[in-house]
Amino acid sequence: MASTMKDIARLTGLGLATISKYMNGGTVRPKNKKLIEDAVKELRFIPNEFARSLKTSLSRTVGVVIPELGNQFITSIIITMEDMLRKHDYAVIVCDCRTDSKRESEAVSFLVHKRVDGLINMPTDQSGEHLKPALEAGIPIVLVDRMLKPMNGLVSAVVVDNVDAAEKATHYLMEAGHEDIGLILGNESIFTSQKRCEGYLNAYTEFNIPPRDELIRFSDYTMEGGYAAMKRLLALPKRPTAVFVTNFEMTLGAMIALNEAQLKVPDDISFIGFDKLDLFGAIFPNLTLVKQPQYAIGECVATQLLRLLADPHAERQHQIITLATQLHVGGSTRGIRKPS
Amino acid sequence: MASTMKDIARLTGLGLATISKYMNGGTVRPKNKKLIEDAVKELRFIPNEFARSLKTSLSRTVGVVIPELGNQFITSIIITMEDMLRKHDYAVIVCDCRTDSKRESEAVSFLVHKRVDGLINMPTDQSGEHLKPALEAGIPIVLVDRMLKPMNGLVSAVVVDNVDAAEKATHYLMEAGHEDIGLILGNESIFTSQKRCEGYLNAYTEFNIPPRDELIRFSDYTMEGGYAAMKRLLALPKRPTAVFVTNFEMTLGAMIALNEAQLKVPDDISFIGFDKLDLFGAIFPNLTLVKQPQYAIGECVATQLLRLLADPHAERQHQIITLATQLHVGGSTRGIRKPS
DNA sequence: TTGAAAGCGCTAACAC
DNA sequence: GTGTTAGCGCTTTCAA
Repeated sequence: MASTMKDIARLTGLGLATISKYMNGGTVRPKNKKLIEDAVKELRFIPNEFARSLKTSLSRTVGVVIPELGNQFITSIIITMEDMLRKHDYAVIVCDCRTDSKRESEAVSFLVHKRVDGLINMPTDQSGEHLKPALEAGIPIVLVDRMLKPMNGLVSAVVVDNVDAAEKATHYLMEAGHEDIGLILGNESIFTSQKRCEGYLNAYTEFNIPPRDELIRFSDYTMEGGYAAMKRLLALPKRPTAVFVTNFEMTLGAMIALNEAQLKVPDDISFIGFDKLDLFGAIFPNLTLVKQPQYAIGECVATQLLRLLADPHAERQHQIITLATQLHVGGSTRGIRKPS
Repeated sequence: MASTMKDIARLTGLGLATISKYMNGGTVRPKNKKLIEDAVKELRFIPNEFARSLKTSLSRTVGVVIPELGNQFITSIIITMEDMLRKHDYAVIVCDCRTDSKRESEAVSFLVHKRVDGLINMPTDQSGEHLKPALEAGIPIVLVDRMLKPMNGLVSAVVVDNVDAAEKATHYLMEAGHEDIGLILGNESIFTSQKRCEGYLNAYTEFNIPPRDELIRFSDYTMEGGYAAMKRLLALPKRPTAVFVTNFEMTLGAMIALNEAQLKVPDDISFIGFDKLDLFGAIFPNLTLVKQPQYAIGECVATQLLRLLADPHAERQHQIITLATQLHVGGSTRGIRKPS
């Protein structure tokens, strides 16, 4: 049977309050401190979190609901977040909802029942309906990577400036003379796909060039998807002279398709990829990439949640934080002569 | 303020015990059942898990400690496990220890303090020392993918028959006449690398051919690692006629290296990869692969833990379960004429 | 089947 | 700084 604070009290002759205070970092006479520490060791005392939680109504646990675990952008964020939160003694319960709204709702409910102190969500559902139980329970929420309009003011969010990211990349290619730029996006219903598409179109508007619909391929943020989309682009009668791919997995798939087609980058086709500079550095060195600040995102999400957790419920200040991306210029694009 | 069972008692005029019984699936007079259900809805009652846990000493939470989250084999197992465990109302706390023994120890401690009911671990530390706190606390443990000899009898484990997997693949190549088979492994200190190396060498022994040391490349189970290892193999004065790569990420990296070197599979070189048949099916169709039963592993781990959780502490029956792999024969290998 | 009551192990208000 | 004490909201005897 595990020992309790009562046992420590008995062994040290001290009162429960003193021990509790010590356990929670309060000031205790040095003599007693030593006494308690010895007793803790002897009895192998581990504070009972259940009792503590019952008393404080705090689980020191946060829930994370994501669409897919097998995606490098998502896992990189989770790793950073988990690290930071654990340092603050929060456990992280991860729920993968497989990009399924129903599962997502269930996951949120589940976490509310588990009485998590906070919730982090990269939403699948567009309406935000799934978050209602958490909202009602007064659980602070931080959205990651995707904003939910109906939730404005009710939750915090950490997103990336996707419009700008895509605009910069497209702009860069257009300045080099490209007019037929293939764009490979995620699913059409996803926030980031829409924003990246918007940025791409902005650049076309800016250059006063009409975009070609068939160059815009909605895919699914997987390697297979990127591979297939690139093949389609290459099969076009009027093939693009440059391609911009908008996540890590699809970039990989697209590069493989290019490799297979024996097209040389940048001689045969210009290419801008996405994310994970270090990996591409090793395998496809010199790739021009849009780099999302993955580490900063995870850190920012954790910081935001920690802040909300520290605030009393009534005065929570929700914020939307937009992080900038960076266009890492490598050598995978080159200028083309404009048709004269 | 959240409502409690007391509120329900007041509203329905019933006793606490009746309500508790209903909540735990006991039999209650239909009239009262309706009464309670209505009250639950009206008060938006959510049982307080803290109080329940305090009373039962059960958290309905399991901890998972893994070396890296960004690895498809690991995430695929986690996804399956999490799914099954959540169906049984267990929350899953995932701790990534970045293949670092110290972090791994800390993670186990952390989870013990959080009073998880069970622990799942893909171990980084070879000694099993890190599991001691869990063992002492009487928390059942299931090891995944890697056995720890010193833990024999104290924990359950679900592993794959790695020796057989590697032997089968190597054997298959040798039967086709290959004698110079490149082998790309994970880190030398890792259980699975050792076993797969053993299987490879077994095949050489069987065919009575002396293995060439320089064909065996210990790497790190990453894409970059597979890519680099393959490049090294290709740079050898006497290049292998076939290559066997022993995880998903390295297979991907190795295939890219092959693509880049413009070597055609299987005409220029025979190739056997690892895992994730569906992905390779889409991008590198027809690849011959060793397929681990990823889904079955996750399922088996969850089942084992659930079984241990159901047993009273004293009578826990630990088992080591070894799952078979499958050699999926595609068209990425071909026979070679033996030098006559 | 139902109700009354004890108590899980901790925290925090209060008195000293 | 320390001790006493009253719960937090459940589950679970036990008696009815």
